Amino acid sequence: MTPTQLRAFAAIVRHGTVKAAADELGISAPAISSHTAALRKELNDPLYHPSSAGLAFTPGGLRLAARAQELLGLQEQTRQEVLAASRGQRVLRLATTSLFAEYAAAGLLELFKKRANDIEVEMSVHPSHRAAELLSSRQADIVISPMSPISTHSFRSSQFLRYELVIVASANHPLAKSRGDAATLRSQTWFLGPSAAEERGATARLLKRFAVPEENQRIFQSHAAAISEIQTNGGIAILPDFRTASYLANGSLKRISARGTTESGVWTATSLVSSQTTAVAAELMRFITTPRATRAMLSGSGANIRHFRPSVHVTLWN
Amino acid sequence: MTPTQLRAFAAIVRHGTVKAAADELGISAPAISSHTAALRKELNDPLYHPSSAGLAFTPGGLRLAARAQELLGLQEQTRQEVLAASRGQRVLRLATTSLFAEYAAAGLLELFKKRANDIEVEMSVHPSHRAAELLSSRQADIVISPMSPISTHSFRSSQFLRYELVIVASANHPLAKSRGDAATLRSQTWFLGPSAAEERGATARLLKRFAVPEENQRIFQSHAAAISEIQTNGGIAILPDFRTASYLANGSLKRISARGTTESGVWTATSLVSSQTTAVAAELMRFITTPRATRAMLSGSGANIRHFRPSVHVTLWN
DNA sequence: TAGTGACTTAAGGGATGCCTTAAATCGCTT
DNA sequence: AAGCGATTTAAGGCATCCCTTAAGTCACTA
Repeated sequence: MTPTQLRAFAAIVRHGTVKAAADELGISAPAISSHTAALRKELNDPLYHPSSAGLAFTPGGLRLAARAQELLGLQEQTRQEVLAASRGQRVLRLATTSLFAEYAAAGLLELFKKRANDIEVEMSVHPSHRAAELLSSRQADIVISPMSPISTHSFRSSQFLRYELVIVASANHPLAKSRGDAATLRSQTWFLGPSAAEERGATARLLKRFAVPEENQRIFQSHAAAISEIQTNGGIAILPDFRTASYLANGSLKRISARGTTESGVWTATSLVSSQTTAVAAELMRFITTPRATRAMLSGSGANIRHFRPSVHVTLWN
Repeated sequence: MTPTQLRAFAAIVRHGTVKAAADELGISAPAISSHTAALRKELNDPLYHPSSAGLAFTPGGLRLAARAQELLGLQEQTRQEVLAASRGQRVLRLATTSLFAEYAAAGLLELFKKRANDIEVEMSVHPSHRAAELLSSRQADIVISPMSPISTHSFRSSQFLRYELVIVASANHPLAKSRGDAATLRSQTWFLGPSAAEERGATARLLKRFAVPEENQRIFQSHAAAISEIQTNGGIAILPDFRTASYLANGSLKRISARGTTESGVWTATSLVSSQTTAVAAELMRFITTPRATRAMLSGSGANIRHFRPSVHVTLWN
């Protein structure tokens, strides 16, 4: 599966005929065909075959079509990024869990960018158990996750924000008035954000503690969407405490505070030791513990529209 | 930039020394080094150099480190997907705009999956101007976007849901009582979702109509997050009309209905003509216009937790 | 039934890739 | 200043890649 082979196959997909693909790439049709032959052999799939209405792709061929484009695009992007880097473009690659990404990242990064305006920040969301792997394979410069600091000589951690997950319901929810017991909570519909999909996170611990059956768990693309649903559809949701103040103040949500309804965590930033990491990453590691940074994270003011770039977002149902 | 070269470089990154990388791959150190030399030449960047504390990577080398892993991972994933496809795993690759993805996709896909439980759905979010390209390069089986149906003999479109974007404010917002004029609206802080980042979308048209200055636009990771902010921080937001009912009913939001405060659109599903597309895609094209599907999209009930897989999410600030 | 167009296979030559061993370079230590 | 460890360069052999032309296969058509 070399770039040359993928380019040939992608050209076939684009044009629908082998000959047109050969013309585009400036080589002969048999050359194209031999590339596909190599792919067919490696992947053990015929990929496509001639039919009366042009080429008919197999399911495997269609999968490869999509990924081939993606692989080639990623390769080209890599080329440009390396070029930009050698011209002095500084980049910070931040990996976080979904809860931090949604509630705290924007404020932090907006402020951080003001200190050095040429920095480009790339944030990606991952389950927290990948933290060590992401750092040591250099896929991220900094990982922010709610885990205890990794104790190795190759990593450096600092805890910077303690938070609690609390359970909330809309103001007119029956549970908002009576203190709910475990059985009642279990029978509620829980409206959850992406963090619930992480098996070992704080959200999962809460769900497990109350033994909430799966059919009572509804998951949404964002935590905000889940909160929005309970205000109209009933049910309960999970929210970090520092985000509850305004809801409680204007009376749109009530906190449910039965036994065991909170779960606390500490967001921790981890990077490689300073000799192995970038200057920008070291700077964020210092900055993240300052009071200004804490305020920015808690305020959650969104991002300037010029700074925000559309995100790639893939969701699988299966 | 062949897979072999990337594997060699990735191994160097993982282990921190050339020798260890050579051992892992079972080849000699000079072999590793020659792969690096090829990458250095192609990318015109030294990538790394020896230093007292192990290898020191250049900025370009660090970029390549991340992408090399990603490229190899994507390649491996491709292999497995093609294998799964040839074993009969059916896949639907759906590309949508961010607004549809957030508000309507989950309901639609949950229902669709019930009809054929083995289908795997992969949804990705893209700007709507990429629709034609995504389809003809086979990166998506179906594109859902608010555009007029593409009139070509190679595509097939069907409009299935008309919606209006309306402007809302929290119930205690001053504008909720008086009818706002354009100047007042312009001076508000607008809390926006990812759809605002798309230059030619309905949201952008609204913003342009009122000539909202950029410093008054705050963008959030999700539309729900933006709505949640106006309920506590003031300001105004944009919401599709079919999502307003419950907010208006419980009094948490008010609609602002001055001149020009709505913008309508029609969500349209487009696929290749039926001879060129997959059976699953053709099935969704039929299904999406049914009343049941419409109800499912409008209800927005979230997804079953077993069906939801964590999403890859990359956001750039620059 | 022969012809046509399109894809694939076959055969061959030139280039490149990949790995090995041996030698050279470089930085650090003693 | 010599020694040492690690990386890189050099040289060479073998395999593979990549492209070409020519021939083969297959479906459709006149």
